[in-house]
Amino acid sequence: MDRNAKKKATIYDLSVLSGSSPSTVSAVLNGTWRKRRIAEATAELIQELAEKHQYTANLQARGLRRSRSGLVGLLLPVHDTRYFSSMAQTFEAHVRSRGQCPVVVSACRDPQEERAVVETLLSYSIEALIVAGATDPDGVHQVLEAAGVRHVNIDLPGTKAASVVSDNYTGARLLTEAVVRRAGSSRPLDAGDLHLFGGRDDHASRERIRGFRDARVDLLGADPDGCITATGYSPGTSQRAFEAVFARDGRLPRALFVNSSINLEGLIRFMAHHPDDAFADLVVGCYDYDPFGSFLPFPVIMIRQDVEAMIARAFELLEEPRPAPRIHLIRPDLVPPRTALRGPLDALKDEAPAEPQAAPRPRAAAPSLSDGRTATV
Amino acid sequence: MDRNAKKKATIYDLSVLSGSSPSTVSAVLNGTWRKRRIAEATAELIQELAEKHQYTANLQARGLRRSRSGLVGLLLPVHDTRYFSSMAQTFEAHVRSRGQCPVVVSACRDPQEERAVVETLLSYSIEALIVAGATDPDGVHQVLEAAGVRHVNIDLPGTKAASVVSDNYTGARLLTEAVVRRAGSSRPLDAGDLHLFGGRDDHASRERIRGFRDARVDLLGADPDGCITATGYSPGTSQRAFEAVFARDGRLPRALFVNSSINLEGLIRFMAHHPDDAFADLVVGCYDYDPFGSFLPFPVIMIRQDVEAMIARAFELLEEPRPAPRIHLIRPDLVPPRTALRGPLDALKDEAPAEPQAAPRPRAAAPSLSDGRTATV
DNA sequence: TTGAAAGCGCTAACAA
DNA sequence: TTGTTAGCGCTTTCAA
Repeated sequence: MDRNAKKKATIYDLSVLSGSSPSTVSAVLNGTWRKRRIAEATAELIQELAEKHQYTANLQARGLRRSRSGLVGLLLPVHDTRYFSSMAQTFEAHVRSRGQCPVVVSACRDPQEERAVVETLLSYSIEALIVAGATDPDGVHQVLEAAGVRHVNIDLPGTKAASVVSDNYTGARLLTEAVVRRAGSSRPLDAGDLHLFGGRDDHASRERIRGFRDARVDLLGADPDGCITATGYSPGTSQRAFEAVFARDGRLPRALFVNSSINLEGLIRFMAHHPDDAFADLVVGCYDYDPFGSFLPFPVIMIRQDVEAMIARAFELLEEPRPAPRIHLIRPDLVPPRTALRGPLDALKDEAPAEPQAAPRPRAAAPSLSDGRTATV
Repeated sequence: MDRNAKKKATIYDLSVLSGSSPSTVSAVLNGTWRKRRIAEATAELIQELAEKHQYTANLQARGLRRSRSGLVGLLLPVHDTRYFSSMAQTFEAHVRSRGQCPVVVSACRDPQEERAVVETLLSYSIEALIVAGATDPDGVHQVLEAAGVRHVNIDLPGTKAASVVSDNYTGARLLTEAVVRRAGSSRPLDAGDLHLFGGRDDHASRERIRGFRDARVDLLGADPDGCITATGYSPGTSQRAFEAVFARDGRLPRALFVNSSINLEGLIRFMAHHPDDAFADLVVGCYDYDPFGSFLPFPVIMIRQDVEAMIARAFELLEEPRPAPRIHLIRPDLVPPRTALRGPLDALKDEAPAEPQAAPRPRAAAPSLSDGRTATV
């Protein structure tokens, strides 16, 4: 901690050094000095001094005084999914480009945790919050509203705040149609051959199920019961659901609608315990895109939610003074099997050589591992 | 923002309401009241009032006063990778369990951005920081050291602060051996059949290359030049590297050591443009684990870095008063093809039914989409 | 063009 | 057992 922390320089230090008052220093250092008509020379002097002494403003103090912090938050259900991690990646770029500081936190799909996390963020005077995939968006809304903090829901809508949501119904229809077409191309598909796995009682799942059923009726002429299994968003329960159906029928349904990439993880856990022929003529549709998931050894058709567009729209809504609590649908894309899409990482400049080149032979063994500073666990 | 924000209650409000002084209220509300020997009755009264008026402490003010904030940071290169997103997930759980507030930010592998981000975090008086995969850990160290903030490197080591690093040399040896064994089982493998792709001039890549070479010499008796291609951590450049080799040789090398899951994304981008027979007898080793990557249509052997152990060790080091700037190696695990490992998401309780069950038929179309509150893009 | 002074909400001596 | 007081570092009138 502060064993040897040279205390950070403050405006008072600079005030003494420069011979100006703290308020002048403050103005110079926070950019308001032009409109305060401070002499160019004074400003320059102070800026030099600041540079020299490595001054950086104490943002807590500033936040306290201004009662806003420059922080913009993103509340996620979980980090460890390509869908949500790409959301975090995209979100950060947006916030940075606006000169603010992104804060990403997750709340594990627990309504209580959601509210607690938001309270914490409020205590730090965040200025705006994007609430992604919240289990209880309206509960979260209530505490944000009381604090007067702008916010918008994304992924899962609430009824009290503006929401940006993927067009789950249409996406599910598209996906179902694609799966049916693909699975039916080899051998006619029966309505009972098509199962939906995953999701739970949230808006996205309901809409997807609705799209799934409508498409099934349209294409296969029936909508039998017992072909929809809610598993929640957990790889473990999803796996067990697949195991259960497999145990019952001796095989997996030929055509699968998997509600999210997390549920798709359940399917590969199932795969790990079964020989390849269990997947011989399997066709899978997965709501959510994962680049590696798209290249599994059986056809996986995916729906890519347009995260970039969703985040962009969310920020537009944050601008609006009083956005109506309605749902803004963003059209997702159907992704054929074996498709590698570009993601937010592609926007980053990598310092790798423009043309990949052969690596130079290292002069010797890496020093850091040969000088005895290492230990093993 | 504060269009209708009822200002948050402060200790002064409660002080008036309760008839106690602000300092008493403060003590009661931050838990130090027992040792300040405040009367049970007083405390209860104040707590009731706080509850009633929905008091929550202003953490910026507290942080300013105490010059520490309760914030613990994780600095990532990028979010959008299963490796780093699982790190974020694991990190958050740890910090939460310690009653502090996790803040995850990324800096795009840009040394300047890294320092800038850290400065920002410092301005918010973060109490500790885990610096993951930093391009310039020592630069970051310098600014943290000056501020007296505890920190440890993870994934990529620095020379000035303690570092927790996967045992890349051993991992790479293991991986190379496994790949050679597997690829050689069908048909004898030539040293030139084994290429390494990905990585750049950082500690991890150097160590992995070292392990790769040593293993190759041991097993195949030679270490030819031109079989190592640095591509940086970018799917795009990786893809181009594969294309280049393919164009040159008319095929991919039979055995591939891929330096990270990001580079593996480059391989699947390549796949997308080539027919299956380009991968007919391909064997891939990938340093990094991705659940879906493990189930690609050719054997992918992976190295799973033990993120849980790395994070745990990092927190232990943060506890130590003055940890030596040495490297702590954590042994990674070899993951055979088609393996689905449990991850941090499995630790979460999901509210899904314990036994997956058939979803109830929805009473009607989801209301939120049929009441005209929607729009499409 | 600049400075003095008050205060954001909280904590921590020190008094009482 | 409780209250008084002096800031933490910054912004922002208001006055000069």
